[in-house]
Amino acid sequence: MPSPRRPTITDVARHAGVSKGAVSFALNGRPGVADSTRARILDSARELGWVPDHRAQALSRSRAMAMGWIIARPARLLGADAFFPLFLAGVETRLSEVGRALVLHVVEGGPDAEAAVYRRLAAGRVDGVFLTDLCANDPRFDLVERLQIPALAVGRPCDPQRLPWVGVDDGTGALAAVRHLVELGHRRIAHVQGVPGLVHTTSRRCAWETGLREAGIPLGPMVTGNFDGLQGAEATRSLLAWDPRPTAIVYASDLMAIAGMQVLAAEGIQVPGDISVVGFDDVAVARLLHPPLTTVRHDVMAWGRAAASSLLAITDGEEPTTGWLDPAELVIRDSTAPPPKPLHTITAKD
Amino acid sequence: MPSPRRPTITDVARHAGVSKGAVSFALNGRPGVADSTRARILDSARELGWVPDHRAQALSRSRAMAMGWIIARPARLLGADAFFPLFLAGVETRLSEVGRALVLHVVEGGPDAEAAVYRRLAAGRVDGVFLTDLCANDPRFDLVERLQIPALAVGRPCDPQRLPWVGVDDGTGALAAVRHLVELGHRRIAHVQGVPGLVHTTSRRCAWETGLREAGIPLGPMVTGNFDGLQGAEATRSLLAWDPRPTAIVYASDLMAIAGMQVLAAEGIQVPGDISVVGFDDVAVARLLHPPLTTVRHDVMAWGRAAASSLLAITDGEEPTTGWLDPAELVIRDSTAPPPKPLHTITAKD
DNA sequence: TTGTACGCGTTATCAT
DNA sequence: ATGATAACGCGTACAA
Repeated sequence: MPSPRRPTITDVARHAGVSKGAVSFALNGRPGVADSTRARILDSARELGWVPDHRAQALSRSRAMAMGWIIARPARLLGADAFFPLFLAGVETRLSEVGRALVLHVVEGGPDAEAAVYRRLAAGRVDGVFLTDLCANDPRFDLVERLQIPALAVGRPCDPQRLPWVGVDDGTGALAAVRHLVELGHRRIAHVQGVPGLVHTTSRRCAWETGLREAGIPLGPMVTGNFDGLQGAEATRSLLAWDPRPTAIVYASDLMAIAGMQVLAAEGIQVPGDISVVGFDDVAVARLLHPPLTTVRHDVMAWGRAAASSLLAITDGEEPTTGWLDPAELVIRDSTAPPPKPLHTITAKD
Repeated sequence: MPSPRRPTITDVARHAGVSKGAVSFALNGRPGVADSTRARILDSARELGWVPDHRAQALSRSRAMAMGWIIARPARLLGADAFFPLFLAGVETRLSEVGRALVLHVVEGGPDAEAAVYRRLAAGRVDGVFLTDLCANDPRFDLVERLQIPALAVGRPCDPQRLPWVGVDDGTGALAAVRHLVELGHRRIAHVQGVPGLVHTTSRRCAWETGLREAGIPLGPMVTGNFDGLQGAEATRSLLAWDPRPTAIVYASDLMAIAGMQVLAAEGIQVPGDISVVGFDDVAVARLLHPPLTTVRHDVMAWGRAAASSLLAITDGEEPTTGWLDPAELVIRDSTAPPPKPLHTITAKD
C-alpha cells in the first residue's frame, strides 16, 4: 500500500473548493477571507490532517524558525558542565512557546572549523545564534557581523556596545562569598580560577581581588583550574603547599570545589574546621555533599529563557532587552566557618 | 548601503556562463559536466562566496538534514541528568561529521503536548527521531509509526522487533556490582531503584534480584527514587530503619548514591566501614567524592554516536546496526568494602 | 477572492 | 557525452 502523500494546501484548496491563496490566508488567520469560507477551509484542513510543511514554510518565509547554539569545546566536557544543561533547558522552554527549535552544534576542531559551522548555520539553517563562553577579543563578533547573522552575547562582552547581550552578574555573588569569609575572620583567602580568557573567569577573579582589597587583606595565592574540574584537585594540592596555608579557598566552580574537598579529606584536613570552601554554580550535588557546599547560585535556566526572548526579539525586528538579570547570590551552607585558632600559624611564620 | 544579497546558483551560473542545472551538477560532483566547465563553475562559486541555502536544499531534496530529540521531562531536571549531556555530545559529534544538525525539544505538558511536538517535527523539520527514556508500552511507538517518521529506540524496547534500537546492557554492570558485594561478604544488600516504568529501572532492579538469587540470599529491601536524585536521601533514611540494617546499598544512579552518602555521613555511619555504597553512571564527580564512589560505568558518548549512526542509516535507506553495544562495567573504588563484623547484628536479631 | 510569480536548489526532459 | 530548459517541492504574497 502506497504511503499516502502528506496533504498540501493545494489539496485543502481543492477539497474546500477555493484557491491556494485563500487557504493560506485562512490558515494564517489573516483578513480578506469571508468567515464562512474560512470555516470551510479550516474544516477541510482538519479533515485532511493538514500540517504546514516546515521546509516550504521556511523557504517562502525566508526564516528557519530555529536558533543556533554552537559550542566550541571537546564534546566530552559537556558531561561536567553545570551551565550547559540548564541554559539549554531555559532556552528550549522559551523557544518551544513560539514554535521555534534549537539547533545545536558541538565543534572541536579549532577556530576554522567553528567558523565553518557558523557559515553553514547562517545559510538559512537558523535565524540567529547564541554566543556563549565569551572571551576577550572574541573573534565571533566579527564573524557574525560578516555573516550578517543576528547574534546575542550570553554574558557581558568586553565591548558591550557591539552586540545585544544578556548577562548574570557573577561578580556580585563572588564578592559576597569573599565578604562572607572575611566576616568569619578569614585573612588568607585563596582563589582557584576557571579557564583563562573567559569573561566570567576574569569577573570572578576580579571580585575576589576586590573583596580582599576592600578588607585590607593582601592578595592571597591564586591558581588556575580548567573546564572539567579535575584540575581542582591539583590546584588544591598546590595551595596546601603555601606557607602560611590559606584558611579558605574560593573556587570558580562547584566541580573544582568538590575535587578540592576530596583532596582535603584525603589529607585529613577538616572542612570547614581547618579550611573553608566556597564553590560556584550551586549544582544539584552541592547540597548533597558532606558538608553541604557553600556556593554562589545563579539562575541559569532563567538566563536561558531571557536569552531566548532577547534573541527572538532581535530576529523579529523588535528591540531586544539587553543587560543584567538578577545577580548571582551567595548560598551559605556548611562548608564555611571561622578559621581555626591561629596558634600554629604564628609558629609557622617564623 | 544595501546588504548584498547572498549569491544563488543563478548568480554562479551567470558568472560562469552556464545554466543553473549545470551548476547544480557541478557542485554536487555529479557526472555529465566537462572537467573544464566544472572547474570554471567551482571557481565562480568560490569567488562569489556561494554557500548552499539550507532551506532551498531541504525543500527540493525533501530532507531536513536534521534529527530530532524530544525530551519529555521538566526542563529543570536536565541539570541533574548524567545521561543527557553525554548522549547529546555523542550524537552531535556524529551528526556533525555528515553536516546534519540536532533539533532538540524539551516538552513538559504531558502526552498530548508531546505528540504535538512530534507532529511538528514530522512535518519536515527532521528526518528521524531518537526515542529515549523508553518505558513499557511506550505510546511513542504507535505515534512515530502513524506519523511515518523514522525512529530509533535508545535502549532495548520491550518489543525489540518493533523498531531498530541501540542499547547498552546495564544489567550486566548492575549484576557485577551485586556479585562484587556478595564476594565481599555482604548478605543484606538493598536497592534504591530509579523512576518506575522506565526500561532501565526494571533492568537494573532485575539484575539486583538475579544477583541475590544466584547467591541464595533472600531479596533485601527496595525503595524507589526519582529523577533528580534528591529522593535518594529519603530512600536511604527509610532503608536505615530496616532491622537488620542493610550492609550495602545499590543505587540506580550516582546522584541518588551521593544523596544517600550524605545522609549516612550525617548519621555518623561510615562508608564503606559500616555500609557499602554502589552508584550507577560514573558521573564526573563520582571519583571526586570522599570516599570515591564504586559505580557502574556505561560509555554514554559512544552510545550517542552509535545511535546517531544507526538513525542516519535508517534515514539514508541503509540497514541500521541494531542491538547491544559494550555492556556497562563495574568500576570499583573505595565506597565498597567487606561488611562490618556481625556482632551487634546477631544481637539485633533476637 | 483568484491567479500567479516567487524563494532556490534539484532533477527529469530534451537538444546539441 | 555535454549542457540548456523547465518542472518541481510547498507555502507566501502581490497583482488582478
